[in-house]
Amino acid sequence: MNEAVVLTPERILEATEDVLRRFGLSKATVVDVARALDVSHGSVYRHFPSKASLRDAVAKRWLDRANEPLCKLAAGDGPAPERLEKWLRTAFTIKQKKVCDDPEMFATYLALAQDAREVVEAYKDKQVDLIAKILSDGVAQGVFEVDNVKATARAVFDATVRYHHPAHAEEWAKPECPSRIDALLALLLRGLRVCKP
Amino acid sequence: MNEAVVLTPERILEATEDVLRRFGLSKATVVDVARALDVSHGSVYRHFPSKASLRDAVAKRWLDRANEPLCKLAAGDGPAPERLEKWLRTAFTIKQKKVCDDPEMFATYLALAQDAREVVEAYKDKQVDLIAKILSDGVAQGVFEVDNVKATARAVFDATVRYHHPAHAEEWAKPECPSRIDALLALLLRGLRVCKP
DNA sequence: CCGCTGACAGATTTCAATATCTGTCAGACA
DNA sequence: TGTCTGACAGATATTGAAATCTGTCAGCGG
Repeated sequence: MNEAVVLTPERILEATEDVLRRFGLSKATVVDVARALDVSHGSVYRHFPSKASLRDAVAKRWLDRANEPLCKLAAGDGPAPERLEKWLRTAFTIKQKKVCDDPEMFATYLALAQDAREVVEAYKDKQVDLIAKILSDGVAQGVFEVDNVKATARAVFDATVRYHHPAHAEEWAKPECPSRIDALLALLLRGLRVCKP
Repeated sequence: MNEAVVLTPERILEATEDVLRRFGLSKATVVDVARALDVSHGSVYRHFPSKASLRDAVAKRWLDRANEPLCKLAAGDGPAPERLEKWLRTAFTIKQKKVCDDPEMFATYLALAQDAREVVEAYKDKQVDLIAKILSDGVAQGVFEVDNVKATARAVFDATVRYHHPAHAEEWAKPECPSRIDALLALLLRGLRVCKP
């Protein structure tokens, strides 16, 4: 059948991601997306109510993909302290890799983050939930002592903004960065552990 | 004598701060500063080699003034944990107050921070030194257990970026902010304390 | 019918001409 | 002599007209 030529939201997202990657957020237009799909731009508006919603949908896909390894880690079952450290380091590494490999999409993400868009808020909340999962595992294992898991998970997230918020991305390449991350993680893990070693 | 009409660096800084406050960083020009002082702009260049250096000097003055209460706090001699908490809360409050009271100067500071200007780096280093002072007091008092004071001070600073880096200023007004600060500070202080209470 | 097109109004962006600014310096002035 | 001025060149910013874009919708074609 004509499956190949049906205009689906999925195909539009694919094309939009390409266009964003190629032209960057500031240059990409809905007309470009339509041209890439060889349809009129009116057709795109049949599937997405606005350019902003299209942009958000692409960002969501992108963020969900980036988040997958972190979900797996959080769902794991090793000792919580090691898992939390691994989780945070992985989060930092993913972000840093994105900055290098996919700068245009990262710039898009930065712009979204600065607009405090809903999609980014949802993503952050998801991250905090993953941290909370590991924390409560740690409490169950008797290695963490946390009175309010949700609030503490948020605190861990906040304490590490410097290494996952795109506004600080330029600093991630600095040579003193790794040892600063080490010190920060050590401090946080000490703050979580039960109090008689 | 003609003291009142002598063109000093101090008078230029004063005028520049006024101009920056009135027009904002993006609109303020050296010509404006000269006009405010009723001299030619060439005269300004006699005292400051470039517009950037003038801007930096104003920012330094501004930052130093803002920093003064924090220096006093760090130099105090109460129990370190309370003092550190107070210090951090004061740092947050000062920044927040500046955002409201002096938005144009704050925007200038934001621009400087994003350029990673030397003057801002120096200011941050000074802040870290103040934290380090309190930490080593805490170690001396037997209430903190810290193996590398300098690195840990940096970690405390990094962990609190969200509440002192101007890039996050829009979030400081949110209603959930105070409780998130509470959770963060509690976590950090737990991470510093000695381990058998 | 149903999905798509393409013309349209109003908003936004581009672009090039114009104006202003930065930083320098020879010379005025005291 | 030392400070300040004002004209200048090159860089940067502003402006407004023209081009493009966003979002809508009446109507075409399958």
